[in-house]
Amino acid sequence: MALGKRLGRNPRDVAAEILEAVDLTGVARDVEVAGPGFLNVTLEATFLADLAGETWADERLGLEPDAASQRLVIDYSAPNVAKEMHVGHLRSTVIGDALARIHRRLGHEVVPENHVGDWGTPFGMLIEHLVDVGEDAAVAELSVGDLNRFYQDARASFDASDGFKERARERVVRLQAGDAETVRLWRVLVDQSAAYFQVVYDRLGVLLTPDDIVGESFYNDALPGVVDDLRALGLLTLDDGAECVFPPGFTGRDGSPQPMIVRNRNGGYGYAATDLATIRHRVDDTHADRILYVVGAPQRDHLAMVFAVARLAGWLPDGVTAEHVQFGNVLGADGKMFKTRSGASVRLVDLLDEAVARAEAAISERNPDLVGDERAAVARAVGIGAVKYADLASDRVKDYVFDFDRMLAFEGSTGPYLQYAHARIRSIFRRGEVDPAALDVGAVVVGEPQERALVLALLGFPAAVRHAAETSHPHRLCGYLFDLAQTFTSFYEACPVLRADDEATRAGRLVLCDLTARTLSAGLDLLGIEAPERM
RNA sequence: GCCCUCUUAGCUCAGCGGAUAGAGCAUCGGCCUCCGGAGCCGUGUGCGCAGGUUCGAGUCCUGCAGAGGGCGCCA
Repeated sequence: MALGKRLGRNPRDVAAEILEAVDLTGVARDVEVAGPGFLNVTLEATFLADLAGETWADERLGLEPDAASQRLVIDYSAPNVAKEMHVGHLRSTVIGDALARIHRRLGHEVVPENHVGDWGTPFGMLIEHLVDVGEDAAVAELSVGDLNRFYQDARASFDASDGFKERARERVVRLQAGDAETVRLWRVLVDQSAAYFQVVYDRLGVLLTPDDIVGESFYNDALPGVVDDLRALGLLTLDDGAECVFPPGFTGRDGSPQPMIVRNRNGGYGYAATDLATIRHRVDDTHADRILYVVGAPQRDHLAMVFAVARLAGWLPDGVTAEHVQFGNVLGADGKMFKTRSGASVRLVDLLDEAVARAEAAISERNPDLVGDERAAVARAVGIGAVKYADLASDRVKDYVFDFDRMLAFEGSTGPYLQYAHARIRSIFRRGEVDPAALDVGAVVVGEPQERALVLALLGFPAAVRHAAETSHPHRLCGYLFDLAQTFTSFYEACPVLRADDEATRAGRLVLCDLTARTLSAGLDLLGIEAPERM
């Protein structure tokens, strides 16, 4: 029909001509023109069976790397030094991790960058607080992850004492001047925080490592150059004492041009300057072909302006794309921003602990045979998987409601449902004492409608992954996996496997079972979710 | 005031310009001595409102309403 439009002809006539011209012997049993110009193709059972066999024999499950390998910088997670990781960091971390895995799988070189907040005026206050409580005590506090308390105590001192306030101000100046002792103390905060972040990342099962941290401070030395070069390009305007760029097309209050302040009237550099320096670094030094910013929706205007200015300045050439992979808020049951009852932000580790505890309770009840370390490991996989899947499964642009009961349900589009579907298939092989490796490529037979439906679903894996990658929408992959699991369940209901009527049928169905399990496992892995063998 | 995002079934959500808009949960009704019932099959209800573009609009455009967010020296 798209072709008909391009040719300016009746879609049905075009379809009929195509039907005449193609020879689908061995591929399709039947092709017919339908509706406004669809071609309904009924594939030959043997053709489908062969494809299923080939896919089963393929390590990559039919998913070929993209023709042209790109270098992608993915900017995600970005917690703040000496501040607790909370639900606000969940989405960026989980979505960024999934995108990193997906693009790697497609053969691209992924450079994860964790743009942690390790610079700015709060560090005067934080360092003075560090001095007050003593280095050892501070390290002890930070290393156990009590970042909230550290930050809040510092804040309290700052608010309560003018003397402290003054010390904090002076400390910022010394930090910016590169005073050795101050920088050393700052480094203590950064290192302790990084160690804590890693504990959270490991628990969450994301691939980020300390090596991926490229904090704001990394760009300090590049900031004067950003301003100088903008000035040399004639893009800089002095406005009310601040050095600004006014990119065309951006308006603020009252429809007046919207400034992007790169340097404030006190000579300090804003985060816009840092973001521009970051782009230059990613293009000039990292040689990125594509840059993804996995950052919340509120930053939309800011990032659009940064990209626009970077284009104006020529720092973001035509061949390089910068995309804002925006996402909505995590909401509580009341439909408002997810907070604790007292109104504080929820610590990410607390959230994960509760998910794992709930998962363990559910597993203990349902499968009492699972005990000890294995039960703990499965509970971790299920609890964390539930949280991650819930975050990835709906369109990231929208807000979603955080609900333990729903995300940990074994019914519906949830992590546990998919993990269970996988474990259940694996159990077929244990029960039947069948080694999947010993199966035969040519065994698949497509007879029953449920077998046909399952094979068609299995063959859709590569397209689902590609689609998720192209649009930076992991929820497309979630939807695919859920559909696959449901299709499998219908198949399994209608088609006996271990008790199949004859050996040939049994062998063919076992191949489909194994292929399904591997596809589910691979798909979950691309989402950063484990697929336990039993649960 | 300007700008952005969102609004699909009772609830939570899919839906990529194409056919009669789909899932899950909940409801109701069936099935199966079932290889893990955490199942299968069926059942009813819906695109916020009004225009426009198109052979064709939940999808694109405009306006309106509601919700959330952003808009000069924090990041």
